[in-house]
This record gives sequence, structure tokens and C-alpha cells, in this order.
Amino acid sequence: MKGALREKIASEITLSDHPGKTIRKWREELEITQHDLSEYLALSPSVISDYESGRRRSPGTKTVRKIVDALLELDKTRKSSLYLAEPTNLDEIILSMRDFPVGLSPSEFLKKIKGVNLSKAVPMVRNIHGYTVLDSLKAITTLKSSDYWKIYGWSTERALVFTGVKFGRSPMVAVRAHPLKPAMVVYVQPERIDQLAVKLAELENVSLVKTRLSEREVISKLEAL
Amino acid sequence: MKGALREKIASEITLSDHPGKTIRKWREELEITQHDLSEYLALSPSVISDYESGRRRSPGTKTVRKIVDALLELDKTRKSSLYLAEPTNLDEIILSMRDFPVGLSPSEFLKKIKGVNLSKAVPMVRNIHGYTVLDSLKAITTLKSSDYWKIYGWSTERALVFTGVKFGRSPMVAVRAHPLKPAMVVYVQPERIDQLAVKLAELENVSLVKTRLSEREVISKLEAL
DNA sequence: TGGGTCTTTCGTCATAAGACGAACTGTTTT
DNA sequence: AAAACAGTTCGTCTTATGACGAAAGACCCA
Repeated sequence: MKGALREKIASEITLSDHPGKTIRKWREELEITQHDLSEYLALSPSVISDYESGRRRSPGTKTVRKIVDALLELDKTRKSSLYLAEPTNLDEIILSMRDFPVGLSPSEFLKKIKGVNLSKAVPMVRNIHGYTVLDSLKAITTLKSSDYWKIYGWSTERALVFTGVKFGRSPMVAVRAHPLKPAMVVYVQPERIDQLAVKLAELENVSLVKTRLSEREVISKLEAL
Repeated sequence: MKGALREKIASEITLSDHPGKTIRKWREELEITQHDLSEYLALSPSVISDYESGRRRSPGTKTVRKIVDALLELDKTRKSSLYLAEPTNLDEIILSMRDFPVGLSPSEFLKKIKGVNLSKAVPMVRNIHGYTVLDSLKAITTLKSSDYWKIYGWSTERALVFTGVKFGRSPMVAVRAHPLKPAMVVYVQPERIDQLAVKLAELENVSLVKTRLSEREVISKLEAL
């Protein structure tokens, strides 16, 4: 079926403190109006609004399911589907990618790649369950919004490792813009660090890390893990 | 937090046709009685029973969340936690493991590993989002129930590739016994194929496949993917 | 035979979900 | 300026959830 994304959205809604906000987040991410969603579900638009605003604060599983499926279905049947679009050639962008059987503590992970933490304000507590190494330039220029979620392998509790970073602003902007957030962002040999990047990382509660190892070294360290 | 497993259970309950059955499945998997669960939640045991039996057929997100968290919390605080136990040394068991950025069709996947489909009754429709190559003997002897879910990387829509298979009965029994199911099971150079294994695969709607490639060949083909 | 433990069934109740529609606020577009 | 579109608020209705507790089924094991 729609698989992983369907599960992701469903669990996010279900586990959220405010399910309605999460529904809204995804509806907006998929660029679907309340009206279209309610029409597809044969409901009045006010119903959707009531969910999103939180008047109904604990929607039943049946409701969540039909909303999730409606969102994905509406996305799919549209001219330019955002999340089921034809894949970009991800091989060129993703240099390496893996999920660990067991989570690593962030400090362990840091040590392995000789990383230095830049976001002091973010507590180093989120365990790392995998990583994706990306060519940052290619990622930013050729990755469609629809492809972003594919770099998350499956757990979003992972490190996104960007290579070819100049100041590190764009990658963090991309992370900020997208609804899925990694646990950690690593810059490989950045020229300088834009302070805005650090601020964004702190806002998003994402650990921002740099390493002086080269792309090749980082990948081999990671693959040896 | 409890992360991946928490999300998995939550989404499974939410997306299920019968949320109560899914709650029961996980409660039993974690070996928690209705009584203990209800006590932890300060509820009457009949409440749990009513959910599981389906009298309440669309529990709200708040309810699902507190049940999921209670299950994991009860598991954790127990003497012999099933799902948060200390990890076995998975490195020896997992020979290779990866998640694909994009799903592969089962037939594509089959071609890559020169696989032959053994479960004719199972439609080949579930896309493959990753794989885990396991030493079947070690897996069966040393893997604790608590570790099983870790071999799923994250998407369960993956191929479990077992090496060192004689008749292929045990691996399928293990799959049957465990609540998480892969999309495909691959046997690397099995001696013979137990017909029970085929039957179990069909019962579980899992594609069962064999390949005549060696362990080394399979791994290199997969890693080249 | 008879506990002990786990689970089910069910009557009952209060409250919230699930839905409608009408009226209203904002923002673009023509 | 007015239509068009997106979203909100709210009163109101029906039905289902979320909860209890008592009583009755299962099943194990001593």
C-alpha cells in the first residue's frame, strides 16, 4: 500500500499531543485544502476545521485512518503528486545510507566521525538509528520536496550527513522547511558555519555537528560501524 | 524516546481494521496481562477487554497513545524486559542490512538476486524497501524475541535473507511466531524446501523465494543495488 | 474438587466525538 | 468593490466512547 509514509503520518497524528495540528501539518504539506479534503470524505469543511483547531481533541482511529488515506489518495490522484511523484535519481544524491539494528548514543556517534557539536543549546539525547550521507549541492538543487522523506530510510531518528557544505545555511533551511526532522545534521568539512544555521538547528531541536574528516573518511567510518 | 517501536505499534493500531485485535496482539507479545495493563492505567480490566473485543471499535488517539506508552513502560520496568532488553551482539547475526530510498518491485528484486518464487499463492505485489541478510542458525539460536524487531531496520516491507538454510522450516516458523512480518523471505542455497515453510509463507502472505547464488554473491549483488 | 488467575459480557452513565449548517473573518483575484 | 476562495466559530443533534462494577466463563495446577 502507500506503506511507510502512511504509517508515519498515522503514528505522528496518534502520538501527538495535538492530533489536529499534525493533521493540518500534513494537509498543508500535501497542499490540500480543507475543502477538497472534506469533499473527498463527504464531510462539511467545518468538520476538518474542528479537528485541526482542536475542538475534537482525540479523534478515533477510524477517523485518523480515513483522513490519512484521503490525504494520500488526494495527493496521488492529482496532476503533480507531491509524495508519489516519479523518483528523482537518488543514487547520485545519496552517497551512503544505513539503518542500525540498535540505536547509538549521540556521543558515541560523534566520536566515530570525529564530530564537533555546534549546537550547544540542544541536549544530546536523541539516539541515532541510522544515517544518510548526501551531496548537499545536488540534494538542494535536484531533490523535490516529494523526495525528501525518502532520505529518511525509515527512522527519522538519524543523522543527515551533508558533504560539500560551504556555510551550511541551505541544508538547515531545507530541514526547517520540511516536516520530517532528523535527530542530527552533520556537515563534512564546511568552510565556515553560518550562525543562522546554528539558530535554526536549535529552533528545531536538531543537533548540528561538523567534522574535519573528508567525505571518503566519513563514509568509510560510518560503513565500518 | 521509545522511538521506532512506539511509532510502529501506534500506527498499526490506528490503521488496523480492528484496533482492539492489534492492541491485544502487542499486549500478548509483550506478555502483559489485561489486569496489569489496566492497573497501570488506573482502569478497570473490563475496559481493556472491551477495547480488545471490539465493543469500543474506534478508540481515540489519546487512548491509543496511553495504551502504547503503558505497554512499553510496563515492558521496560519489568525484570526481564522483552523489547528493551540489552542487545544481543547483532553484528554476528546480521551480515548485511540496508534500506532503499525507493521501493523496488518484487520482480525487480528477484531478478537482481536470481531468485525463484516458491510461494505461488502469494501475489507478488509488496514492494521491497530494504533487506536484512541473516545467518539463519545464529539468528535462531541467539536472537531473543526482543531483538527480532531490530532486524527490520525500519520498514517491515523488506526482504529477510536467510543464509545457511537446510530445509527452511525454522526461519518461517520464527516469522510466523513474531508479530512483525517481512514482505519477502529469501533462502540462500537451501538444501531442500520443507513444504510446511511454503504453507506458512502463504498463510502469512509473505513471498518465499530461494536463490542458488552463494551468500557472498547475494550480499555483493544486494550491496551493489 | 476447588481455588487462583485471566478474561469476557453486559447494564449503565456521563461526556466527548462526529457530524451539520449557518454565519463570520481573512485574503486573493477579477 | 465584489466575487471567490480558504478557513473559523458555534449551536445543536445523535451516537459512540470511555469508564465502572458485578457476574460469569475459561483455564491451570495442586
